[in-house]
Amino acid sequence: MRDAVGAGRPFTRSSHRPLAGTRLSASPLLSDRERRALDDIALTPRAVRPGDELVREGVPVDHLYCVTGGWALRVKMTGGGDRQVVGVAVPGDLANMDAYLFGRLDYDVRALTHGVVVPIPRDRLLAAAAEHPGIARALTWTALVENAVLSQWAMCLGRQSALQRLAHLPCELAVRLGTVDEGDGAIVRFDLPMTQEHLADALGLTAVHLNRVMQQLRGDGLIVTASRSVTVPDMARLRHAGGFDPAYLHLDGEGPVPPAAHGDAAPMRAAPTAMIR
Amino acid sequence: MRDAVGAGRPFTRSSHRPLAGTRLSASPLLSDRERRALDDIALTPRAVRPGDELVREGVPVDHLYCVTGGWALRVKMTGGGDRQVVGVAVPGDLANMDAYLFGRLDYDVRALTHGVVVPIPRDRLLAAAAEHPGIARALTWTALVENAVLSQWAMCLGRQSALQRLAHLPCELAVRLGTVDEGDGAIVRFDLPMTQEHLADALGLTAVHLNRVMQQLRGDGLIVTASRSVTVPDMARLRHAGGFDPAYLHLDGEGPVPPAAHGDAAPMRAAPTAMIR
DNA sequence: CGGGTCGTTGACACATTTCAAGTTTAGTGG
DNA sequence: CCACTAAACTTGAAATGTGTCAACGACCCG
Repeated sequence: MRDAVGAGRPFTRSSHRPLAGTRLSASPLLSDRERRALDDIALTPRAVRPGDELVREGVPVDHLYCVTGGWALRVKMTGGGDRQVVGVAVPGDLANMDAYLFGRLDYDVRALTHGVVVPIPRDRLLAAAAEHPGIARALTWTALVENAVLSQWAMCLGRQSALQRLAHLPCELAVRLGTVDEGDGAIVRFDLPMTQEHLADALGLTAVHLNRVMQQLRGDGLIVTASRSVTVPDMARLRHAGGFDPAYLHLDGEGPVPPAAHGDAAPMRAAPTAMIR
Repeated sequence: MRDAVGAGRPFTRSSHRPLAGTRLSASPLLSDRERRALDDIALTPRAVRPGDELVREGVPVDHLYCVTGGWALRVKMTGGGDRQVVGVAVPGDLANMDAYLFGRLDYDVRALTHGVVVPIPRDRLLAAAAEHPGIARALTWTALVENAVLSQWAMCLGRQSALQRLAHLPCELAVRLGTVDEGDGAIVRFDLPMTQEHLADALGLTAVHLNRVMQQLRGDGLIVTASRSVTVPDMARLRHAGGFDPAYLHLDGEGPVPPAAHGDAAPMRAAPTAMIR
C-alpha cells in the first residue's frame, strides 16, 4: 500500500529549481537546458491558504501559477449561480494554462488547501518558448493533456450515472497524484481534500445526492473515507465501477517524438503534497 | 440576416494555400512567412463522405486533419456503449489536435457531412513549430481554445437543464461558424447538419427527450428548424435562454501578445462550408 | 416504389433534485 | 485544553426532469 502523503521522496525546493518535480518541468520533451530556462523565469514561490483566489474570471492575469504544494480548483459559475468544477490542480499541475495566451480567463481558480504556487510571468514564458522549442512543445503537451481530461469529464458528465462518476474521479486522481502506477495496484490511499460539495460540483450533482451515492460506494466496500482522505481497498474493482481506463491521461510517454530528452528524463510523477503550516 | 451557406466569400483553395481561411492559418500569432511554412507542409486535400472515420480511438495517427469543408464530430464511447460527442469541427477547425503530440487518440473522429480535410503530417509540423515560434504559439492557442470550449461544455453538461443546453449549442455554433459576430445580431440562419441523435449525444440527453425539448424551443419561437438548418429569429433571446456568453470563445484577439503579425492579419473567421458533390 | 434513416408520440419508470431538518466534525478563541 | 461556532455531513419525504420502451409517421435516396 502506497501513500501519497507520508511517502514519496521529499519535495526539495532549492530556490534555484522552483519547478522541480512539476509536471511541466519533468516533461521528457524538455532538455536540461530548457528545464533550467524554465526555472530561471519562475518567480519566488508564494504560499496560499484555503479559499484564496488565484485567478478571478474576467480579471486580467499575466502569470501562470504552477501548484507545487496543495490543491487548487478551477471553477465556472453558471448564470444562475450554480458552480461547476472544471479542473482540479494537484501538486505539479499548472492551475491556469490559458493565461499563457489569453488576456483574461473564463473561470476562477481557488486554493483548496494550504499550499504553494510558483508564478511564471507570461511574457517571459512566451519569450522562453520562442527561444526553446522544447518549452513550447511541453506547454502544448500540457494543454493537450488538460484537453483529454476535460473530454473525459464531458463524457462522464454526459453519459455516466452518479455512481459511475463518483467512482471514476478517485481513479483519475490516484493516477495523477502518482499514488498508483498505470497497472491497477492493489490497495491505495491518498489525500482528497475536496468536500462533498466540491465533489458534487465537479460531478454535476447535488451535495445531497452525492452523499447518498458515496454511502453506496462505501457500502459496496469500494472506498473507505477518513477525515479528508480516501482508501481504495481494491483499485481494480473501483476502476471497473467507474469505467476508468487511464489511457486518456497519456502517462506512458507514447508521444510521437523520440524526445530530445537527454539527462534526467525521469518518469513523470506528481510531487507529494507539501502543505504549509 | 446573414447566411453561412450561400453567402460569404467563395472559398478559394488554390493548391498552394490549402490552409487559407483556416482558423490555425488565420491566427494573428503567425507571420506571413510562418503561414506559408504551414501551407508548405500540408498535404493535398482529401474528400470525405458522411460517416467516414478520420481517426479511430487507440489507432496510431500521424496526421492532423484540418477540416476545410463540411463538419466532423469527435466522439467518445462509454464502456456501456453510449456515445458522447466531445467536439464539433466546423470548417476551419482542426479535428484532432492531440495527434500533434500523442501517438494515439482517445476518441473517434467521423465526418458528419461531405467535406474536405487537409492532412498535416505530424513530424513536419513538429519541425515547423520548432523553427517558427509563431506556429508553436498558434498551435497552443488552438489547444487552449478547445480547452475553453470543453470547459464550457462541462459546465453545461453538469449544471444546465436540457433546454438551456440545447439553446446554448446553436449560440456557440453560430459564432464559430462566423454567422454572427460578437454582438448578438438580429436574425440568423445557418446549416446544422447534426441529427437530433447527434445533438442528444453532444448534450448528454436521450434522442427522445431532446426531441421534446426542441419542440419546446420551437414553440417558444426561439428557433426554427428547416431540413438541416436552423434559423434563430432573435439571437439575443436564444442567448438568454441558453445562458450564452461568447467570451469563452476568445474571438476578440485579447491575447497577451502585441502579435508579431505583420501583413494580412485578417480577423479570424471560419471559411464558409464548402461541400463536395 | 420501397427501405431505411430520422423525427414524433405516449405511458411509465426511475434517477436525481429539492426542501427542510438534524447530527457530526473541524476550527477558533478564550 | 475546553467551549463554542461554523462548516461539513446525514437523513427523510415529496416533487420533477429525464430516461426507457415501443410504436408510428415522414421524409429522402436509390
